[in-house]
Amino acid sequence: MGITERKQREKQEMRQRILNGARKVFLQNGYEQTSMRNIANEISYSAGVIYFHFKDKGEIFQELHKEGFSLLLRQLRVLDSVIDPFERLKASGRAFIQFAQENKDYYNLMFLVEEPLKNTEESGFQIAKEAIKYLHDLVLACQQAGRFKDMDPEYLTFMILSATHGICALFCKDRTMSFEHKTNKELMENGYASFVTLLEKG
Amino acid sequence: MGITERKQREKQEMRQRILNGARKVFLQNGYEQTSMRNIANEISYSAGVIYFHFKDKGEIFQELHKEGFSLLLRQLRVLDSVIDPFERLKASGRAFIQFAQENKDYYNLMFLVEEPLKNTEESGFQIAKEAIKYLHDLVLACQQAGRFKDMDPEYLTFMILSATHGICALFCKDRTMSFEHKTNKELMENGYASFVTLLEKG
DNA sequence: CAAATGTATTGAACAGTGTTCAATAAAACA
DNA sequence: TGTTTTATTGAACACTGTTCAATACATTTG
Repeated sequence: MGITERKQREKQEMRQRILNGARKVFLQNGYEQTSMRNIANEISYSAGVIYFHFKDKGEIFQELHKEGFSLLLRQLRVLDSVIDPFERLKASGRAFIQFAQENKDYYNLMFLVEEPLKNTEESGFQIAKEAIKYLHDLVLACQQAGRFKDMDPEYLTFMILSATHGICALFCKDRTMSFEHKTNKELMENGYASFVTLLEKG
Repeated sequence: MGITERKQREKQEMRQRILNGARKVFLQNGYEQTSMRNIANEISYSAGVIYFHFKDKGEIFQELHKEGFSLLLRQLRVLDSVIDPFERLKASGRAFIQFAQENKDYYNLMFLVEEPLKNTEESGFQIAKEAIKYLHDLVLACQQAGRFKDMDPEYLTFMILSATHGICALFCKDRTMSFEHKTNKELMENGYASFVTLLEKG
């Protein structure tokens, strides 16, 4: 039965086509400003057809959300070659910030968009947990190497994520203009360096 | 000429009435989900009249944005009685986080809503700078007391804000569920405590 | 081949959004 | 009184996410 197989493939291709259109429009205009009609227009289909392939706008969100985390993880895994866990931790933060700078819209989607983010066992939520686990393992490795003694690894992980995320969040929501005479790049990189200075004393 | 005076007062009252309605609906449904018709309905007026008293939805946003910072600053100034600058700095962070917990919607408005935030000399943007200055002065006082030697105060200020904001941002956008078996309150307070541990070594 | 079935796509419709504006009501001034 | 300002309305416009009857197409069946 090669036909139903091809049918399935074609359906998958259509899903991908919609997703490609959605990604493109979304990377141009931001998630909130992207309408179903924009997406449909981008791929020269009617808006209605999207609802044959996706439940709603939320499902497209979930898919792109997952993509973003997949991209981030890929970027982080490059650092697996760095052997020393603390060096890898510090580099991960820098890579994280760089990711936010270069993929502002993905970052918004992943961490800053208002959306239920249905925790449906699987779904994009799972890959987010994977990214957290990456950081958590790194923290544990640092502790095994003698760093961060007497600190709870869970809260430490959350704190490191928060500090790094905070830098990116202020940037992504344009709340950095209170710090004048400094470019965003300077602010983010030196701000993070400042955090690293503290980490090194821990 | 008492009439034009009264007229002005009445106009101001109407502005306030709209703002009150906007605040109420917004605190219930969140900023994005609040429509001009919702606001108008709340105060039993037609939607059109809002545009006689405000330029657009953005101006209402600005006004509530300003309110939020005013509320935050009032809460921070309670800590002026704490003499030791480092103790005050630590307490400020706790107060900041508490503010986010108790005023999630204001917090979203102030730091997480997508909105141009026109930097029009005056406007709510000015009071945001005031809040940053509060933190910056605190950092400088800590340095004069011998803390954070050889660290750039600008970047340090930005970093401390980022770390604290990061905690609140993850909470306000419901991105804390990757850390299971911990309540939001636990996570935020112990996460911050973890940051303070680092600060104490700086 | 033709008819019937199932699948994919359309375009109109619905209720909602922010915003504008002619008409109108109300108040202040002459 | 009539005239001019000021405040308010409600309809309209172009948009939004979403649903759904109608339709075109592809495949299977008679």
